[in-house]
Amino acid sequence: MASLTPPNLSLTSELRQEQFCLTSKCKVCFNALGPSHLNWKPSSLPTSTASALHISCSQGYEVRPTGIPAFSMNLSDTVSDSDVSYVTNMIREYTTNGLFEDAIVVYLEWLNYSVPTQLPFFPSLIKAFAGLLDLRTGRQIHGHVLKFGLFTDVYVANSLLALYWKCGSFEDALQLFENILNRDSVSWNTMISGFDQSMLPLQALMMFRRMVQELGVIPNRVSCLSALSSCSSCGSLVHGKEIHAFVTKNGLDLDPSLVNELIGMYTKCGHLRNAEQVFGIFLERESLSENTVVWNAMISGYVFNGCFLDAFTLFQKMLVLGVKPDSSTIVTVLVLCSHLLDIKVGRQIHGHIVRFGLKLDARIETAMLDMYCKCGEIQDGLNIFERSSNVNFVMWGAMIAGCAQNGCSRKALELFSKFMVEGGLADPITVLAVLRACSSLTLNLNGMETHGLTIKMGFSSDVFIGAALTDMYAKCGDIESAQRIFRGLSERDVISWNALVSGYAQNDYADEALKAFHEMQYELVRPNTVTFASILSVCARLSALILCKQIHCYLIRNRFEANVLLSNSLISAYSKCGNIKSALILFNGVSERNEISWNSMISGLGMHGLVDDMLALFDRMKAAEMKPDHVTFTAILSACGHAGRVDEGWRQFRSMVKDYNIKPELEHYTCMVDLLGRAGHLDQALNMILGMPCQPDGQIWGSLLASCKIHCNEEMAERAADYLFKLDSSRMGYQILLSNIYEDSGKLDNVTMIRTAVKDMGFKKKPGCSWLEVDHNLHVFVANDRSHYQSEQIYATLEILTEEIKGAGYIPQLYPVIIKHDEASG
DNA sequence: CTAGGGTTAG
Repeated sequence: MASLTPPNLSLTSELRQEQFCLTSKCKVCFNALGPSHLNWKPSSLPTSTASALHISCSQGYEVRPTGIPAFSMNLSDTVSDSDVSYVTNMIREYTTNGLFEDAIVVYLEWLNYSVPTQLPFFPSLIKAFAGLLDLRTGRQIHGHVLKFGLFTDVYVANSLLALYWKCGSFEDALQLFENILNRDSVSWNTMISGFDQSMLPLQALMMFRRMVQELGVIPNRVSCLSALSSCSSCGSLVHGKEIHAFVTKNGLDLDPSLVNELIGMYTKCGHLRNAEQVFGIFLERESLSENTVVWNAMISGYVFNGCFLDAFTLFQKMLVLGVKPDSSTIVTVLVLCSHLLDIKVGRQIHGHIVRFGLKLDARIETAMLDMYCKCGEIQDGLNIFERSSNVNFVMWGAMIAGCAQNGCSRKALELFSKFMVEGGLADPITVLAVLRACSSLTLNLNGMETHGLTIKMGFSSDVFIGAALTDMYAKCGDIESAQRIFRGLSERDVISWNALVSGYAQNDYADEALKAFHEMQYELVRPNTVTFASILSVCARLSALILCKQIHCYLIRNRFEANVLLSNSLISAYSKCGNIKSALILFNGVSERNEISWNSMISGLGMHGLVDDMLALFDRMKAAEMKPDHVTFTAILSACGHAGRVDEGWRQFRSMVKDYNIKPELEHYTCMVDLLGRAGHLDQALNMILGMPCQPDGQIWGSLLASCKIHCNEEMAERAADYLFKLDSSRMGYQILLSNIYEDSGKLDNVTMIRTAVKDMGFKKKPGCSWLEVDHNLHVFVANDRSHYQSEQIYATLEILTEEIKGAGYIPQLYPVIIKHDEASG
């Protein structure tokens, strides 16, 4: 073990509720208590002995819980046995009720009064010090122990041991332990469970081994419980089996707690069969077989291993046998329903909670709320949340995440802001959901605010948060911030790499995406389905057919080909790389197809101008009882437009509304305007824009303008341009387009005017550029560019080709070339 | 007197 940072050990249960601990991977831990809690006022009663020993404190509590008497020292000159027992009782009373400071005050008063000889209250007193969770103060009472010669008392020594574990110093505990000469089972068990609970399972197991080997004390049930728990933590089946054997040999296997811990150990090590065996033996003992907790352990063991049906079957068996479910069972089964997305059973459980005689608590409500949200029933989730009287920060988090997962990102952000206004403290899991909401809404500002929050709360460098921040910035288009966050991460897993890679891919940083893809593999992080989907989208964008094929091969070798997400990505990538044949082979060969598969294939065929094949596939889609959606129709209308299939386009457009009840959106109108315009029906196109229920954007006017150019309709072009430039006059491409239209009709004054205006605005057109890859070498071509080393041959070949095309009947349109000199100089 | 996990929530 390289570095052993002792975590903040168990806080009292009251504090624990306010403390945020993430899953094992997240190391974030912080105490959300205000500063007032341990704020000792200056002591009103420093005593000679006490001040000599540097201990002082005051009573921080004005109001004492009812039933606990106030302490008053009223002792005679000589200490009597009854005085000792009074003080002892008071210290114990205060300590067990969490009034640690009061207990210590009693001790300080006692010190003021008597030099101790016989101190039966020390174990309780040390417990009070342990309750303060402060190592420095804890060491002081250790000093008292040494000074008064009490260390030989094993009870006292064990109490100190527990104190050091509680204060988070396993070094002190270990040193102390080695100094105890008369170690008993409690000493050993305190060490084993200390290591175990501090997430140092190997040390715990080493302690257990030492305990077995050193003569004198035999491990008991407590030792085995802690040791088995450590086996679960580190997934050590070998040690677990050893301890199992030890348990059996020593006749401890009748102990229900141990049975439970054994089931837990085997299931967490992934050995369900051993767990089932232990459970089976347990079932045979009639005296135990109705122990609900053991049933719970086995059911949640199945859930832990993803064996949801087994878990459900066992739950049913439990009910049949009349074993009464408790609230833990219910929570587990609700989690099970959310995994199975089985809303029906979930609702039944909801209904049966009262019948089982159970009270709704925060855990049940949270699990139920989550179940409803995961099954898409967000309103039911909200109802639980709004009616609950047990709302805590976990439930808030569940509700916020539930909204974010169901596409109600705005509602998620609203809830979070309400949570914060009401004084809630942001914890990492909730913030994760909030960041996802920001990223899906591309709300950069809210995202930055949330980023600030993570810094303030001290979990900005957490792995999960880091990945979510990277993703959020990337989705909002701020790729520099995404990079900065990513490079600052101390640990990069596949999730954070995916955030970066997909961020590059979505923002058209194709080269960076590929670079990152290679870099992550160099760092031995294995790409997963999400990575490949991103990279395939990059392949499509770059038309990188070879890379596409390489990835396809990799996916086949690694048995990823059955994944729908990836087969869809491949179909789309092959289509966009121009290899429609491979796309079709893939599409026809896959075992699973969803709407996206059909849409990808349909739009692929459309892009390739294969309209009849596309329509045939569309019929197949309908025959397969797949529901066409707005994406399907966008692909179809766009293909009809490019192929000049006006009637077919109209037919599909009407059918979309009539047969499929899909409201046409801007994208569909744009396709129709394009289709009508290209075919020369400019009036119809204009009427379509003016008549549509949504706001026209620049693109749709631009499409009409382009059609006006094709059909030399200057008048309509002016109308379209008028609308277009009212929306956005800075679209230089469209300005040039309009000037070209004037050029065609010979209005050279207008041409000059536009060109000057464009120049005055300081715009420059980027020259068009194309490239191709031959044997891993990239060849780039710009208009009029002769820099390529083979350009002589290339242009010679071009000339030959042009002649051949002309021979086949092609008549080149020459007039738009006039602007060339302008561009070339720019 | 001291150690002391049976299972369970986002």
